[in-house]
Amino acid sequence: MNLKELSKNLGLSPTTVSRALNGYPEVSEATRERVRNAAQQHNYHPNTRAKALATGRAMAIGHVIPLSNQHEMVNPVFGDFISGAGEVYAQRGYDMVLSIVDDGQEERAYRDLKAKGTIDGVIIHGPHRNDPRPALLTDLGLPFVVHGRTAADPDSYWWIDMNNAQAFYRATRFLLDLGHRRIALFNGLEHMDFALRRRNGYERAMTEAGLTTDTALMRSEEMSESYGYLHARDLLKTDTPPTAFLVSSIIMALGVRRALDELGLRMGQDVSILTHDDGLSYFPNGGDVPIFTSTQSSVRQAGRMVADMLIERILTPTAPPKSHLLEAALIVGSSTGPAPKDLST
Amino acid sequence: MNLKELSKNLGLSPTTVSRALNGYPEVSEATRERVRNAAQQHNYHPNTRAKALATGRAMAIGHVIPLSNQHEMVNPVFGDFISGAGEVYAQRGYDMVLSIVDDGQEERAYRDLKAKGTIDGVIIHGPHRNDPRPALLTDLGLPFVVHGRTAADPDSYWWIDMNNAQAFYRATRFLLDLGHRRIALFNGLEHMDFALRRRNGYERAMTEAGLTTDTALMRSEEMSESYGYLHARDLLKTDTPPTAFLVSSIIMALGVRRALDELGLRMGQDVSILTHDDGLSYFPNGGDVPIFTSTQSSVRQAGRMVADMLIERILTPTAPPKSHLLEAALIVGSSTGPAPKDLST
DNA sequence: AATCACTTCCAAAGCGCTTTGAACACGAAC
DNA sequence: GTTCGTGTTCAAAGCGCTTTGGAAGTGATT
Repeated sequence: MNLKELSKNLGLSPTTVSRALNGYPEVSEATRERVRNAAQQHNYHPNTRAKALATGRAMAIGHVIPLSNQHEMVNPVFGDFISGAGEVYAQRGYDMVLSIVDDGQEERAYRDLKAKGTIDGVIIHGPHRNDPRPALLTDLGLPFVVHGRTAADPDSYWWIDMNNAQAFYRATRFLLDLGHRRIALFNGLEHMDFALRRRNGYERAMTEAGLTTDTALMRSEEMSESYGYLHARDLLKTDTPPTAFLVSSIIMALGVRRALDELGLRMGQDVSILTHDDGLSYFPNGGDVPIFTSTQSSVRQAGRMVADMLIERILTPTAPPKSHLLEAALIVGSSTGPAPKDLST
Repeated sequence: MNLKELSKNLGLSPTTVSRALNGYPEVSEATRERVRNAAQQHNYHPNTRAKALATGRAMAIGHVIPLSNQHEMVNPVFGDFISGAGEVYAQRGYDMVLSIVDDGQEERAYRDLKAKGTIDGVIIHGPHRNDPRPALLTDLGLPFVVHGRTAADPDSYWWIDMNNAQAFYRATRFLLDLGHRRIALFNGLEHMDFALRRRNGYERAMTEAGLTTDTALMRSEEMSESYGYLHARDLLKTDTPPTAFLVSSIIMALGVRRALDELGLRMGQDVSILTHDDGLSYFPNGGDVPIFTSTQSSVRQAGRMVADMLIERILTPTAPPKSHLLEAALIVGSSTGPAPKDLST
C-alpha cells in the first residue's frame, strides 16, 4: 500500500493525504480523521526511502563501532547504552544504524555515511583524550553528540558526560574517611578520557589528604574480570598490600572479589572494594542492599539522554553547543568497611 | 557531489556514469576508468536513499531486539554476534539497522519495517521453542535467517544453529567418564529452544549411563553471575552436593566458581565445572590452558555465517531453505578433574 | 451581483538514482 | 550507396514521497 493507492482509495489527491498524515493545517479535521483511519486500516506506512529522499532527512542515526583486530572487543557497556538510545529512537521515529568498522577505517566510515546520506547524525562512543572525531565531524558538517568528552575544546561541540573526576574524588574520600591509606586504583585504559579523569579525581583526594600516590598501586588496563583478578592477587601478595580497591568497572570488581575469596580475605572487612557501577543489566549489583559500594550512573539512562540531545541537535542546526554533566550517586553496599588496624603498629 | 554534478563534470550523461560505476557492459573501458577516477577523486558515493528507491533494494538488514520491561536485559552475547554480522555487512555493502522494541510490540515492529521498506531482510535472535516469528515473517514475505531454531518445522526456513544437544551430551559424558555421578545442570531459560536442547543432551547422556536425572540438581534461569553463585552455594550446602556443574554460560560459571571459592572448595579437584563458552570477547577463557573446560562455539563466527546466509537468501529469492548445524568443540581446561572419592564409602 | 477572505483541495515539480528504449556514429557487408 | 550490425552514449520515465504555487468552493461583506 503506497500513497497513490491510498489516496485513490479515498478519492483524494496524494497531496492532501500526505498533508493530512503529516499534520499540516491546510486540511480539515474531518478529512484528516478519515485519512488517518484509512491509513491505519490498510497498515499504510510511508516508504522511508522515498520520504528521506523527498525531505532530505534520513530519519536515522548512526553509531560507528571500531573493531580493533588486536583485542577484538565489543564493550559490554555498549549493549546497555544503545538499548537506552534505541528506546528514544523508536519513540521519535528514528532508525538506528550500526557500522562495525575496522580500526583506522573510522574516518572513511564517517565520510561515506555522510556522502551516502544514510544518516542525519552520529553518536561518538568512548572518546579518547585526543580524539580526532569531533574535529572531523564538525568539518564534515555531520551533527553529532559525544558520550563523554575529549581533553581539548569540549565547548565546541555537544556532549553528555558523567562527572568522572568528581565521582572518583568522592569515592576516594569515602575510603579515606574509613581510615584506608593504601588504596589501589584499578582503572580503565588511560588514553580514554573518562579513565584519566577518574585518576585525576583519585589523585586529588589522595593529595588533599596529604598522601602521596603510589604508582605501584595503580593499574590501567582493559576492564575485564581476569585482569581484576590477576592484578588484585599480585597486589595482595606483596608486603604492603592495599586495604582497599577503587575499581572502574563492576566486571573488573568481580575479578578482585575472586582474588579476595581465593586468599581467604573477607570483602568489606579485611579488604574493601569500591567500584563504579554503570548499571549494566546483566550485572545487577545485588538487591536491596547492594553487594558493592559503588559510584552509580546508569549508562542506559545516558543512552537515552544522548539520543534525545542528538535529535535536538539535528532539529535545531543553528543552536549553540549544549552539554550536560551527570553526577554519579555514591551508594553504600557491603563491600566496604573501616580499614583494619595496622598490625605492625 | 551527486550523479548529475559528477556527470556534468565529466561531460557525460548521468546514465553513462551510473552504468560505468555499476559495471554495466555498455560502456567502454576507457570511459569507465575515467568515471571511476573522477568518482574517487570527488569522493562520490551514490545516495543510498535514492538508490534504494530506484532499485527497490534497501541494502540494509534489520535486527529487532525485544526489550522486556521486567528484566531489562540486553544479552551480552548479542554484542559479539552483531559485531560478527557487522563485519560481513560492511564488506558486502549492507547497513545494519537495529530496532529496540518493547516486548509484545515485536510483530508490529516487523510489519512496520516491511511497510516502510527500511530493510531487505532480518535476523531472528534467540528463538523460543514455539516462536511465532518464522511464521509471521514468512507470511509478510520478509526474508530472514534464524540464529538458532524453533521446535516446529525448522525445514521450512533458513537457519544456523549450534548443535546444543550434541554439545551437552558430549560434555555430560565427559564428566561421567571422570567418575562424576551427581552432575548439576545450570541451564538458561528453557522456553528458549537452545536451552531445552541442551537439557535433552544432558538427560540422554545421564540416561544412557543408567542414571536417573534429579530435578533437584537442575536450574533454569537467566544466565547471570549472581544466579550462578546463589544456586551453586545452595546446592553445595545440601547433604548430597553435586561433584560437577554443567553450566550454560561462562558468565554464570563465574558465579559458580565464586561459590566454590567462598566455600573453600578447589575448582577442578573438589568440584568440577564444565561450561559452554560462546567465545565472548569480554570474557576470555584464559590463555594457553583455558581456565574452564568448555564446549566452545564462537558466537561472533556464528554472526558472520548468519549474515552471509541472509544475504544469500536475499539475493536468491527462490532458493529452497538452507541450514547449517555447527558442532561445538569440547576443550579441556583446568576446571574439571576426576570425581573425588566418596567419603561415605 | 461582485468582491473578499478563508478553507480545502489539487497538479506538477523535484529529491538522486536506475533503467528502458532510442539515437548516433562508424565501419563492414551487400 | 544503401543496409546492417556493433559499440557507445543519451533522453526520459519512474521509484514514493513532499512541497510549491495555484484553483475551486464557501460563505460573509459590500
